[in-house]
Amino acid sequence: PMSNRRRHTGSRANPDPNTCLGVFGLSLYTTERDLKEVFSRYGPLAGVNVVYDQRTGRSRGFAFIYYEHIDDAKEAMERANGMELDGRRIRVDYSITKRPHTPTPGIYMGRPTHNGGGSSSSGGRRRESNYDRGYDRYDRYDEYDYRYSRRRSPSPYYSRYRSRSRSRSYSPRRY
DNA sequence: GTTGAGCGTT
Repeated sequence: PMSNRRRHTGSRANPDPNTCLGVFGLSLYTTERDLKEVFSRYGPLAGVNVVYDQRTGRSRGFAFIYYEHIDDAKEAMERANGMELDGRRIRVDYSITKRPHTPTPGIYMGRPTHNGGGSSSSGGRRRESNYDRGYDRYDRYDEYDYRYSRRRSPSPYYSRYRSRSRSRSYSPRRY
């Protein structure tokens, strides 16, 4: 029947309209404050996240903009896409992923059971950040996350394999 | 002020 026919949901190339925008091609020097200034022109923001490299702490050159209203997101996406920011042409699109990660999904969110907190439930205090409202239904782990996170191959090119086969063959070095 | 394809777990 139709019910399990999968609705044509956004692809990577064509994400569905959404209150979260991904901004790519940023200058490394564009800050969240800069983005806030620019993107709040189209409507109230719920948040801005520049993605930083965990090691170097530098921007990875892309960010996510959260709008309160999807209409503002639409407008921002149309008007800000291709605009120049800090000398770089930025690409703005609806985000594929909705949030960095779900903190401990599917675990008990109530009070700690040790200490006789007693009441088993309902006290489950949920986090109330800007990003938490209304995004829970997007919490499925998309395929993308896995694809990008599990790629850890021990780069064959610098292994002893190569150096061995290298050293066995004499080097023709012509001058 | 790295030159830049890309969708995030501070």
